[in-house]
Amino acid sequence: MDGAERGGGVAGRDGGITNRKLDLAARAAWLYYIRGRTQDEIAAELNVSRQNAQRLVALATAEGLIKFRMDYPITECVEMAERLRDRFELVFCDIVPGERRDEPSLAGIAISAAERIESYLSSKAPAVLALGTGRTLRAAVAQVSSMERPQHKIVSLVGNLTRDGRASPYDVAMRLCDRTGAQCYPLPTPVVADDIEQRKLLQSQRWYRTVSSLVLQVKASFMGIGEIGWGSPLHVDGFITDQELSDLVSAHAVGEMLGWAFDQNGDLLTTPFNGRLTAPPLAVPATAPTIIMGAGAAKAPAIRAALRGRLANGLITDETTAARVLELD
Amino acid sequence: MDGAERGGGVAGRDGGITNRKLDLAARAAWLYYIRGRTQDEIAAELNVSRQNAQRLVALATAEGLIKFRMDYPITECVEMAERLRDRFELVFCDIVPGERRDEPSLAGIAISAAERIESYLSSKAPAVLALGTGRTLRAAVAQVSSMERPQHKIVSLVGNLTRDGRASPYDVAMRLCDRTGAQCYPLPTPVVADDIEQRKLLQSQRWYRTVSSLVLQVKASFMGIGEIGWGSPLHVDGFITDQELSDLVSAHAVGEMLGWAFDQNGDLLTTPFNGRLTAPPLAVPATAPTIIMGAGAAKAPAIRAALRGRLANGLITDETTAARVLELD
DNA sequence: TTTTGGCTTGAGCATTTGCCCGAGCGTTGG
DNA sequence: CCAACGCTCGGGCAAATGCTCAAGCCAAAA
Repeated sequence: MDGAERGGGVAGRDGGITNRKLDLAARAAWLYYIRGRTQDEIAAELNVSRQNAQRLVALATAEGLIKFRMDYPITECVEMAERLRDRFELVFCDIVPGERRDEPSLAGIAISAAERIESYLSSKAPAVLALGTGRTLRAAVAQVSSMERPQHKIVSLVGNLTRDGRASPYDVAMRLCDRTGAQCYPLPTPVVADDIEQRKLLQSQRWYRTVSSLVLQVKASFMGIGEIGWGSPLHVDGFITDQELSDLVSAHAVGEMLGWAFDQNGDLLTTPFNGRLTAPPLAVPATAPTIIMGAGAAKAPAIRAALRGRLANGLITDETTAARVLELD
Repeated sequence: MDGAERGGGVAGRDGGITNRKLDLAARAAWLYYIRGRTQDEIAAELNVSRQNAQRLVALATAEGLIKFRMDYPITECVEMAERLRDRFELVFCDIVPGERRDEPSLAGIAISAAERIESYLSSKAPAVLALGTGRTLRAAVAQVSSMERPQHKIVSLVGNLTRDGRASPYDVAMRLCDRTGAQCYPLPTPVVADDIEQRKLLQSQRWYRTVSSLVLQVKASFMGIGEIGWGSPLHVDGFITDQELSDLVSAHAVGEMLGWAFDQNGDLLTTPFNGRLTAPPLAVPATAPTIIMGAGAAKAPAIRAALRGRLANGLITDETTAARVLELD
C-alpha cells in the first residue's frame, strides 16, 4: 500500500496517489506537526481548502511520511524490561506502554522494532539480517525509515508462499529491501512442504544453500511469535490446515516461531509438521541476537516458552503481555 | 530547560516537574500520537481529568518526550539540495521545507541536524565530533535522542564564556554530552580575548593543546553561521562589543563561523578581532565534514560566502534561504 | 456522443482540543 | 496562628479538527 504508487504518476488522471500529492501532504504534515501551524494556516500557505489541508495531514500520517517517536524511558517499562532481561538472560528487551483496554498495540511494538532494525542497518560494515513474517513484523518494517544501504543483506527465514501458491501478503524481507536498498534473499517456497520428500527436494536447490550459508552469518534475526490454537495467526492466514493444527495442539504445542512449533518448555517438537518446514533450522540456543516480538495475552505462554527454551534471546512486547509472562513464571 | 529537572523529585511538594509526571506525560503522548486515542480516552485510561490529559500531552511535546520526524524527500527540497551540492561541491546538504511567512524555522533545521549528529554518534567506533554554539545548534542538540555512547568525544570549538565571564546559555557541547554520555571537551574561555597577549596566554594552557589535538581528529563539525550586522546573533548575545562590530562591518565582514569573520568571498579577515579569538583556527579548505546550519534571509550572503570560501562543505538550511543563496550567486 | 463509475471537492456539522478563569489547597513567611 | 502566595484543578467556552454527504468532474466504456 505504501511505496508502490510513488513511482508512476502518469500524465492526466491518476487513480492512485501522485508524487505531487505526497509532496503536498509532506509539507502539510511538516507545517502541522513540526511548525505547529493550524490547518487553516496550512491551507493558506499551500493554497488549498481547509479540509484539503486536513486531508493532506491525514494522508501524510497514514502513509507514514511523518513519524512519531518516543524518546523517554517510562519507569515501569524499564523496570519490567530489566526483570525480563534478568530472568531469561536476554541480550535485548524493550517494553512499550500498554493499555488495559482491548487488543494490543501493534504500532508501539512496530516502532520499537523498527528502531532496532535501523540501528543494525545504520552500521557501515555489511551486515546480514534475518526476518520472519507476520503482521507485527510487517508493521515494524513499515516504520523503518527509507535509507540507502546497499551493503547489507536481508534474508527471509520463512517461505513467502502460502499453501496454495499465492504470494504471502507479509513478505516483509522484500519490503524492507525496498525501503533500504539492501540485497534481498527471499525463500521462494511454501512455508511447509506437502511431505518430507518435497522438503528434501526443495532443500537441495541452490538457493536453499545460499540462504543457509547466509543464516550462519546473521548479525540479528527478527521474527514474530505465534500462539498455537484456533484463531492463531498461523492458522487464520492459511499457512496450516485444520488437521495440522489439531495435530499440533494434541502434541502440546504452545507456540511457534517461523513455523517451528514448540512446547511449554521451549523444546522444539518432533511432529511431522516441523519435519516438513522448508526453512533452515533454528539455532538452539540462539547465538546471534534473535528478537521475537508480539503482544496479547494469548501470546504470553508462547513467549515464555520461547525464552525458556532459549529459542530467542531478545524480546519486544508491551507492558501487559510482559506482566503476564512474568506472572506465568 | 529540558533534562535538568529529571534527576530530583524530592518527597513532598515539588515546584518542578516530577519524574512521575513525566512518566504520565510520556504515556499520554504515547496514547495520543502513537495509539491515536482521544484525550478523553487517555483521561479514562490514566485516571486523570480530561484537561489534565491535554496538559500531559502538551507537556510531553514541550519537553520533547515525543518527537516528530519526517521521512519523505520533498521533491523541491531535494532538487534545491542537489543544486547547492553541485554548485559548492558540498559533501552534505539538506534543505527543509520553508514558509513564505515571517521568521525561519529553527525546529526543522534542528531536526535535520539532530539526525545527522545521531548518525555520527550511532557508530560503534569512537569518534570525535566538534560543535560550535548558537541558538540553532542548541535547538538541534535538544532534538538528539538520549543514548549511551561513552566512546565518543565532543569538543567545543568555541569558548563558553561571554565577555564578562558569565557562562554562555548556549553551551551545546555540554548538553549533547549530557544526552549521550559522550566525553566533553569544552573550551573554558571567553570567545574573544581582551588582547593578543591574553590569547597567547590562554592558548599556552594545557587544555588548549588537548582541544587542538582533538580538533585534528574530528569526524565532523557542526556549527551555526551568523551574519555580521546590528542585530546579528553574535552581537545581541553580547559576544562582541559595539566597537568590534563596527570595525568588522567596515572591514567588509559579511558573516562569521565560530566567531571567525569573513568577507563575501569567504576569505577570513585579518582584523584584530579575528586575531583575538581563543578558538583553534578553522581548517581552510574544510577537510572533514564541516556542516553549517542556519536560516533566514539575512544569513544568505554569509552562507554563500562561507561555501564559496570552502570554510564549510556541508549545509542545512530551509528552502527560502537556499533559494536566496542560489539567487545571489 | 453518452453513460458510468470512481474519485475529488467543499459545505455543514459533530467531536475534539486548547485555553482562560475562578476555586481549592498546601506552603511559606510574618 | 493567619495571611499571602503560588500552584493545580476542573468547568466552561471558543477554536480547531475530523467526518459525512451531495454535487461535480474526469476518463474509460458503451
